[in-house]
Amino acid sequence: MMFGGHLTAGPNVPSKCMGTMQEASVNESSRRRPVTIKDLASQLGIHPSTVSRVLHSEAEVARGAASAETARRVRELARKLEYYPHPQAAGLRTGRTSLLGAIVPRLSDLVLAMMYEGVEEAAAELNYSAFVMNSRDDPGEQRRKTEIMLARRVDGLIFGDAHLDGTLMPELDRRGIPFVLMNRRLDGFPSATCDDILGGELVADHLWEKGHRQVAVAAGEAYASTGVDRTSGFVNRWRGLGGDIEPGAVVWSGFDTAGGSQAVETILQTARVMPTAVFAVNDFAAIGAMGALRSRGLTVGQDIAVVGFNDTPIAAQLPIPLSSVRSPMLEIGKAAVQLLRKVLNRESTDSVRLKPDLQVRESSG
Amino acid sequence: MMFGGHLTAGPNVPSKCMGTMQEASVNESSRRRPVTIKDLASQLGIHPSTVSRVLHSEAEVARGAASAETARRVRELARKLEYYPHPQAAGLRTGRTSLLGAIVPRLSDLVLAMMYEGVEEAAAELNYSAFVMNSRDDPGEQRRKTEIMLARRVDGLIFGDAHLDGTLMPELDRRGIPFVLMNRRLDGFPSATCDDILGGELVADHLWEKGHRQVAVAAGEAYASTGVDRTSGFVNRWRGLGGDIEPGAVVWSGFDTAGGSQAVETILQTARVMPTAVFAVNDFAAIGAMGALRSRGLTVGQDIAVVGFNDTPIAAQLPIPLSSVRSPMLEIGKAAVQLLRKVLNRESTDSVRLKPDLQVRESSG
DNA sequence: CCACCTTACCCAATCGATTGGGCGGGGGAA
DNA sequence: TTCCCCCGCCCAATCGATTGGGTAAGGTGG
Repeated sequence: MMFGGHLTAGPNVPSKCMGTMQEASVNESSRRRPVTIKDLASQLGIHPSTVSRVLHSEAEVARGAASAETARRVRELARKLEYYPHPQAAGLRTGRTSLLGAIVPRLSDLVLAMMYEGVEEAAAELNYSAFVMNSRDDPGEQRRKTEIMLARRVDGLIFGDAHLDGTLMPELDRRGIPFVLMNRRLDGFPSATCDDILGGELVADHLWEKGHRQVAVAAGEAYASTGVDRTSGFVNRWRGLGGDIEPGAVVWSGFDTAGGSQAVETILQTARVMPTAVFAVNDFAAIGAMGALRSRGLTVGQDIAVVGFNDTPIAAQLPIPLSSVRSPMLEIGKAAVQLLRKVLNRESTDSVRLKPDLQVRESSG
Repeated sequence: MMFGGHLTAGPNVPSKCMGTMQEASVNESSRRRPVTIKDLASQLGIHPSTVSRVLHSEAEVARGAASAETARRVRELARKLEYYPHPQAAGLRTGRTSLLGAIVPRLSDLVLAMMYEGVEEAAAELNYSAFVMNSRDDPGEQRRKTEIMLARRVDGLIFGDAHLDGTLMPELDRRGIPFVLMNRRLDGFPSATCDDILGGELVADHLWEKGHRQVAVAAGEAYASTGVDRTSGFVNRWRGLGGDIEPGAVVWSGFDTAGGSQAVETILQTARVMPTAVFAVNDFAAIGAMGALRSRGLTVGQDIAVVGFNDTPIAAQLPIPLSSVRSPMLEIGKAAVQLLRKVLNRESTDSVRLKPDLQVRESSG
């Protein structure tokens, strides 16, 4: 139901502008009340319901609703007058808003921003509009933003900020609210994520192969499945290869640069043996880690290897290009929407895990 | 009109985790139709219009609409039943949606993402909801997204992707659509921006003072006022100080890392005299520039100085910390909303230019 | 005692689109 | 010829909230 309307706002349409509203500062061509289905109907001399049925039946000729000829005339006039359906009016009647809500920790996190771009794109293809709000990974904000979105009557929700120990998701499920998870998974709920365990394994393989035997992990937040899975994938594979991981070599921390540098500080202070490689579960944490290592006088890529995760565009452009696990962020966003569509259609849904691959660069070369 | 609804969701079902997908999905407590104003009215034995008036008159006692006692009872029940107004129903009647639309080049640009966080925050304070879409700086997309938002009946628009040579803004103005600009300005339209000219001047002062005499600029896209103003601020001040800028030392390019490295390549190839300092009008371009310089064997901060713009969080954390002009991104977003509010209220509006300051770091120290 | 005003409500139309139920007329089948 | 069905369309209720216009009851002033 898209009407290609280029809006050449020309002088056409006699559209006797109603006398009252004229004065308002803006000039004549504006303030023009949007075209309604009733306008179309009266100009065509038919009933609004017929117009609705025609426009609603997309390609087919609205069997039983109107003749092919009438349908053609309706569609033609709709295009000519630049008719756009009024979503809230339709929504009021149908109970659906064609709105999807997304909640992410923060849009200024490039990873989530890119996923949201995918969400927006995929939503648009399905004639949905998407909405996004930031929760700062704070449970209170999460709840508050969720309620705002529900008050807006979104048809479904996409959460990019699921906490492994959170109580919100089970609660929403109990309330029968359609939602899916994105980026982070949570057992029992459909999610679109990167195969984070595989990602961690790739890093383990790579570093092992490069001859490293002492490694450390900046593991991210313990409440996020991303950090947990990437870390466990790494650790388990490492052990499978015969490697050893010191206690204290895995440090939980923020996903941002500050978190990364703090994690490295901690590792350097507490490690019994100096690691020769650091795996940060996020590029920004990796950048922070590189900064901290450098200020300790270590040259990354030479004295010590660093590997990040997500392969954000800067990774390759850093002064010392950063090895990173490439995750399909845009696709994860799109997959989340597809998943949500299934949930809304009450189809069966299996979580989606998209495959990452490793980009080796100077920081671990 | 915010009702604090805490949703303690009753008996705390121990979340019978679904084996596969438990298609039944929703249980009795859900599927519960949201509370309407009519529900409240009938439970209180009064008319819906009275309820509406009470809830609508916020703090006052709705003079003439209801007694203080009735008002109290209404509000109490509303809170108890977790009544939330139905925005599209209200919007249908009032013609306002309490929706703001924002259009940005891309949310994965940290600068815009942060500004949008400001937009969202400020909008929420005014009981508006904000919407965002990406235009990729493509005029066609810009138009398309604008129409989608208008079809959604947003009350006003915020553009973060204004082109100096664009035709969309004048057209929207002619159509009487309320909008403001953010980040980039455009003569004749209200905008909330950083004082980019001042920003450029700060950089010129700094580099001049550090003794540099040969400089180059990675100037960003020529259609964006940000790049243009930062560059002209820099160039004019530089000349005012007695400096000289070679033709070919100012290179227009993308705002991203790729753009920055390309700009540097161009500069190095065409410059008559090697610059000792590079001003990139964007941190990401600066990072790209640093990468390109490094691969030419130059050590940033030693052989050559680099200064960026926006002071994004990574700037300080880079292996070679980047000097950058700090611009108040969050505040710009908030200011844009305030400005739009004025436009919507038909108050007079002056563009807002927020002051930046320079953060000097190793890359130019 | 009456006119008048205020208080505290109720009534009903309205916004734009959707949708179940009709209904007349024409054509095919029996 | 008669009955029935289907085509093509109309009617009217409906979604939830808002709002201009009442209207009774009670109080006040003259």
